[in-house]
Amino acid sequence: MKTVNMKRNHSIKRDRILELLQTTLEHPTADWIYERLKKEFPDLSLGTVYRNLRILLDEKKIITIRSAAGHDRFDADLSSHQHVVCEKCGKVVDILMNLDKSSLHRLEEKTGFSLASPRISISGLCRDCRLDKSES
Amino acid sequence: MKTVNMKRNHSIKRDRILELLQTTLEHPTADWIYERLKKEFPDLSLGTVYRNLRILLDEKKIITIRSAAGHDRFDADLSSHQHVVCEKCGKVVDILMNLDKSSLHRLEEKTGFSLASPRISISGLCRDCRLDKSES
DNA sequence: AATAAGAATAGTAATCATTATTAATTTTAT
DNA sequence: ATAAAATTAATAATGATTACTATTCTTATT
Ligand SMILES: [Mn+2]
Ligand SMILES: [Mn+2]
Ligand SMILES: [Zn+2]
Ligand SMILES: [Zn+2]
Repeated sequence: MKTVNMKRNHSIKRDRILELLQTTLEHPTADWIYERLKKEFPDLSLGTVYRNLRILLDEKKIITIRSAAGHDRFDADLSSHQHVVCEKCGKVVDILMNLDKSSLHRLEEKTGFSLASPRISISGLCRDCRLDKSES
Repeated sequence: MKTVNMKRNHSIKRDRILELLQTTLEHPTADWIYERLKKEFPDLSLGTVYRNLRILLDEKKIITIRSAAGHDRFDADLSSHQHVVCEKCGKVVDILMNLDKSSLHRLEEKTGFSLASPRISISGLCRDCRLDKSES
């Protein structure tokens, strides 16, 4: 059968990182992944998580979402969708906006940017952070 | 006349940083501002630029735009508009999308996020970076 | 103008997320 | 079995940003 899917990747840790990203809605940080997989691989190092995330990025198997709140977040869902990002805590939630194809194309012409697979993120404030009056 | 506009801020450097941001379409980085104002204030230090940018942010006189490419960028245009951001070099260009008010509200209800003054950025690839084959 | 109190600064050190290095280990190919 | 290639843990380095501090500049008060 499909040998392409049979391709054996000799890095079981990389496999698990990708798998973890594919089976969560969390849009995790590198630390989250590290803490999670340390139970599975007690000798895991944070550098390995970062290095493999970078490899997966280069292979275009995942994407990054930057937030005003420190840590980068990662997503293995490559389907066309957008993100709401909390500018205080960095939490990311998937959303779906129907993007007008033609107006996107107009944007490309106007700006000179290629928006082939545009990453759109809307930053706001999540409920937790809104209610958190610890420091407004 | 309007005394509110007469309020004298005793930090001439802070004033110039804000002024610079208000009179450029560049969405500059801290470094850009530093290099620019060093001609005017030869003793300027980069720390002062960062500190004043943070103060202006706290005062909500400017906003930050994060990019995949290292440096943060700043914008003193607080009118409702959006940004296209190059994921390679970080260049930022203003755009205007007419956001459906009601669908934004629906997003708020669905996600629990408050999107009162949402910052929307679309990441793509600018023309320069697209043509730059130095390292694809 | 002299003086004191507060604000801002330059210069420098510290922080923190991420990336690079390296020597050792593991996997694959021969 | 052996050699080449890939991966790793541990650690050091990087780079953007922030914090600290002693000094200088502003403003208010005499
Ligand atoms: Mn997602
Ligand atoms: Mn703008
Ligand atoms: Zn939040
Ligand atoms: Zn670019």
